[in-house]
Amino acid sequence: MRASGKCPDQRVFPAVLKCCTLLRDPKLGEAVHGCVIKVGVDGYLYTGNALMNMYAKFQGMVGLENQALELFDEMHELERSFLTGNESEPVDESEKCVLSNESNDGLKLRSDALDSSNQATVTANRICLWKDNVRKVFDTMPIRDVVSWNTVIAGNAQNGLYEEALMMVREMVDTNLRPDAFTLSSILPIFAEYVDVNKGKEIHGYAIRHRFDSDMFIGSSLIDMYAKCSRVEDSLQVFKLLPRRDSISWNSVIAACMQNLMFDEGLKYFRHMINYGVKLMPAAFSSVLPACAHLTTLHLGKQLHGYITRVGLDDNIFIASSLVDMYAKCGKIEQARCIFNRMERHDMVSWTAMMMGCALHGHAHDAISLFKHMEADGVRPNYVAFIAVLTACSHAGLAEEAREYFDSMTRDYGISPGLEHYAAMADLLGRAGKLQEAYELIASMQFEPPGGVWSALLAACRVHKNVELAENVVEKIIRVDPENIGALVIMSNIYSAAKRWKDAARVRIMMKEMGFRKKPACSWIEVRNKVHAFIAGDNSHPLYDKINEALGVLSDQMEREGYVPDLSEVLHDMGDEEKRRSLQNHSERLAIAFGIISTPPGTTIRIIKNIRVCLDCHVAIKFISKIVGREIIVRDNSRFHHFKDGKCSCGDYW
DNA sequence: CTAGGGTTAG
Repeated sequence: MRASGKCPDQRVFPAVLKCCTLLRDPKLGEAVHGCVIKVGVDGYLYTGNALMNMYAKFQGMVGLENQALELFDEMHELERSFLTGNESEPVDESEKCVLSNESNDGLKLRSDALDSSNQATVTANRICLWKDNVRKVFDTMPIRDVVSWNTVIAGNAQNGLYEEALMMVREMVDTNLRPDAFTLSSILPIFAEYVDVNKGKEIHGYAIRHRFDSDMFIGSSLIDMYAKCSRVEDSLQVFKLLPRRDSISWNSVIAACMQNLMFDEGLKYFRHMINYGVKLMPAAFSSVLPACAHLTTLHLGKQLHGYITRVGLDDNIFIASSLVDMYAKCGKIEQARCIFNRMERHDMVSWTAMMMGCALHGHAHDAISLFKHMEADGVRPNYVAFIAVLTACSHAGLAEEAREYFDSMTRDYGISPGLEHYAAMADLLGRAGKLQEAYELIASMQFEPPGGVWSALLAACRVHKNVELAENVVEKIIRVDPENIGALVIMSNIYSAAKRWKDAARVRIMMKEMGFRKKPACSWIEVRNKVHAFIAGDNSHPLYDKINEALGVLSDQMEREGYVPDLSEVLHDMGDEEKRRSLQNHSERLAIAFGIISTPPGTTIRIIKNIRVCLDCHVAIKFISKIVGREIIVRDNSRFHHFKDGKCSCGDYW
């Protein structure tokens, strides 16, 4: 059009600007903005709205800065003036003439104009925030309508400027414009983020009063908002009342369940969604796969993976990251690695998921190597990435490397360590026996250390049998977290192990007074696509008698091989025989015995336990793996232990 | 011309 000499009018630009937005091409977009100004149609409502939307969407796009600096000097004065906005360049008729000149050089002129404004533009991107661009457009608009306000409000909300967004809603009301469905669905995510269910409900009420509550967009936002405020019941209710549902409404309700650990419920909605014939969007899998990862239901994860491959969603970075995580959590680290290697692009989350996987399997050097590759790739590690690499170091006892990463986090990336980083460091130093150093690190924290950080050190005190430090640590834990009975359980174990019976008894009395109820630890094993769960002393399993018999036989053989049960930490006062029996009834042993009797010889046995495998069981499983000649893989909350031929992959360092 | 959901976390 430009080449033919036809001067575009205001009706052209909204569509063109939308194209630039959808193409995610800031250079082109700002070139068109230049054109808008030159042609003199920047005062039109729709054009201004489209421009603001474009700049809001371009926020966060980076990568052209260096090029921009190089080109800055070559920039034409004309473009510089209107893009930096210090003075408004009058658009005179001769300029318009040149730009719309009907000549053979038309195309060249056009591309020249684009090129020079590109250079200016990219630089402008660097020197002004998107906010300034939007603001400039917004402030100079002669007329603003609801769409103008909604655009700026959504732009602020999506770019994390929450207070700014909310302020603009109030300003909007002051100019006698009513917030509509667009406004509400833009600001609801803010209250989800703030976990402010009261404000969220206020919006819900407003939506009902104005008959917006059957709007699918508002519905999804409400479902999400309630879910993030731990009010799943309300999420389900909103979903139920929606007259129409699209794939996003379904995905929101599935995610709502998963975020609140209602995995079975979430899977139920997932199946319903498929039955209703809703088109499966990539996001659907991003909620369901993590559920498989949590439940470690490998068979379901594999089915989903097969489905994903068939519909060609393999290359979606969200899905691929979830698959990496799912396979790693289900014990298939090679498969996770394979998917990771096949991804054409890695972002910070996929690197982190892979590192966590390696950490989980004790492959610390792989995790560190991944971290280095990530940095070399120009991907900035964030808070979570550092948790991953520190956890990996902790599981392999790499104290020096961990210290280096811990320091690098603040020094090189300006991320201040949070409680997870301190917990990982405390765990690591503690396992390495550097209890004093761990204590000092925690004591040096910028904020009051929560109980969880001290607990890492307490576990180390137990392994290294340091009663005095443990007492000190428990005191700190109880001060910040008086309900933490777990700490008392460990303390009582530590006293028992040191044969300080009186102290052990004293702690147990305290526990009783606090209304101590032992939360049972649970172990799961998947046999022929069915998950079997065991808790300590539970005899409700149909094969309990056989399991018990098998354990008895194993026990004899183990003792012949030199296994001595470690009775020192058994909680209750009872005779040795009773103590033995109580150890034998630990959930992981029941699960392993069930695995042995219900799978063919030689099959690997995989167990998931919801808390740390106990000291005695760790030793016992080594014996069992040798006696039955099987590989036994036990995953506790934080890591995998591979037992084979009487040895464990993590040695005695666990 | 404007709006909603999703991946990693001891």
